[in-house]
Amino acid sequence: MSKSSVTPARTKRVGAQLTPEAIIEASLRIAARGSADAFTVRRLGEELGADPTAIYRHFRDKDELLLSVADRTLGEVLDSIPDGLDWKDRLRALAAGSLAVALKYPAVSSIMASRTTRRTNEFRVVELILGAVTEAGLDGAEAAVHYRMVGDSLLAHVGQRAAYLLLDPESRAGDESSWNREYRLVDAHGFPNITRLAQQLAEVTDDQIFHARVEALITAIEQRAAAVREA
Amino acid sequence: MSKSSVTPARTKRVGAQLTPEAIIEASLRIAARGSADAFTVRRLGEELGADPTAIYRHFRDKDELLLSVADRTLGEVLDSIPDGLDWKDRLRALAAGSLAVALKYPAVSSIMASRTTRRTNEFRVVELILGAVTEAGLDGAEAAVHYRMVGDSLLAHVGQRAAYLLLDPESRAGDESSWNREYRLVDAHGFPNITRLAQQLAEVTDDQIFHARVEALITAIEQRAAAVREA
DNA sequence: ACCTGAACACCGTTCAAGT
DNA sequence: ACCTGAACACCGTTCAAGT
Repeated sequence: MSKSSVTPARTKRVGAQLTPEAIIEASLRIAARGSADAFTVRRLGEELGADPTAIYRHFRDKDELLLSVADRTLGEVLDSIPDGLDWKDRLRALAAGSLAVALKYPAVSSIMASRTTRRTNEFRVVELILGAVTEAGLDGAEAAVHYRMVGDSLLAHVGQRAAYLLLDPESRAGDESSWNREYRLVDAHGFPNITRLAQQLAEVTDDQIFHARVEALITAIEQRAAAVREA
Repeated sequence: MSKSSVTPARTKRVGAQLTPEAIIEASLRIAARGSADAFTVRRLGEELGADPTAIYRHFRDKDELLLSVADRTLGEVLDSIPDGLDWKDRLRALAAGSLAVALKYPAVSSIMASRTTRRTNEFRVVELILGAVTEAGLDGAEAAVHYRMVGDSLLAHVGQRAAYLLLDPESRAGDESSWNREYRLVDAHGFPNITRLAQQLAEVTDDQIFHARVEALITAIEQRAAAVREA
């Protein structure tokens, strides 16, 4: 089947060797296709026009490749953050950028929700958040804890959104419609709050939730800084 | 090999039929073994003393089984919440219980971070959170959005912790030691905040982060309720 | 020095055959 | 009516063989 073409030239790459860079870029292309195209080693080989196992000559395993790919996506997040913002708007821009990139590369983001890349762009993100909480007025252990609160919360949130995007259509349809199905049918006596708020629950948007979650983080930092200032 | 015993009796279950209940309980036993034992259909068959594919006579697929299992773990969370608490302590108890149960059944919790069970115990959790935000002074769309903020945040947080627990030891070791390795080696000039706070970053505990994240949610509700009261 | 491809040890799920 | 077991279409990864 691989020789069905009239030309004797192989469809595989001619001459050019595989590089870590090329593998990372092929990974990003696959990840950007979202749920339409699973991010597997075999798919990656296809995208590169090489044998699937060729990547093992450049990365120890798929996990190490993923960390490199993830760090590249963090670069995209950083590039999206304008200069000259105060600490609150810097965190807001980081949150918005993180979400946008996570939804662009859901296969990467969903796995990275509880990981750390330990690579340069992650250092830059950490530095950015630490700078923000420092500017807000926190230092020492307080700054460290609040950095982790922000970093972990953002990772968890965008990973959650990304994982949802990757769900098979059937599961997603079931989850999506629950506010207009199962939750409409609960016993009014046993579940008065659900019954009363059924309509509003169905109407909540992802944007509203995202906004509430990000502002909660900012408010928490602000309050803690104010408490520290008084003491 | 299956007939190596002297007794002719089969080691498989004698007479007793499989039930959804028995399958759910076997699933919980496997999930409780954490990273030591992957939650797979084949492992489930082994645990039940039946053919792995027998479960398809009682659940449409693994996903439907998982939703049922997850709803059972929500029951455990609810049972851990004492009566008579005010709204803040009720949310704190829900958060603590959710984390405890998530760490007990990490394979379930890590998958459920972006899912909804659409089953009775989830209704009870939703009712509980809605009751809390209502008691705090929110209603209508405000109550609905803040419920989603709390519910999604808790799910994301405990799912994140659970996924970390399931990481293969090698990956976890790498992530775990990063604060004392990669982050200690960054360029002091380019990363002044990381350099200054390296020690404190390494010392942050999961408990501190959890506390900060939960209190941030409570503070956000409190502030919003105060703002609504004024208007 | 790098790539290939067969092979291994896994997955979830289907379906014809058994009882 | 339910269970079994072979089979299918997948995974990530290893390793001997090629160039």
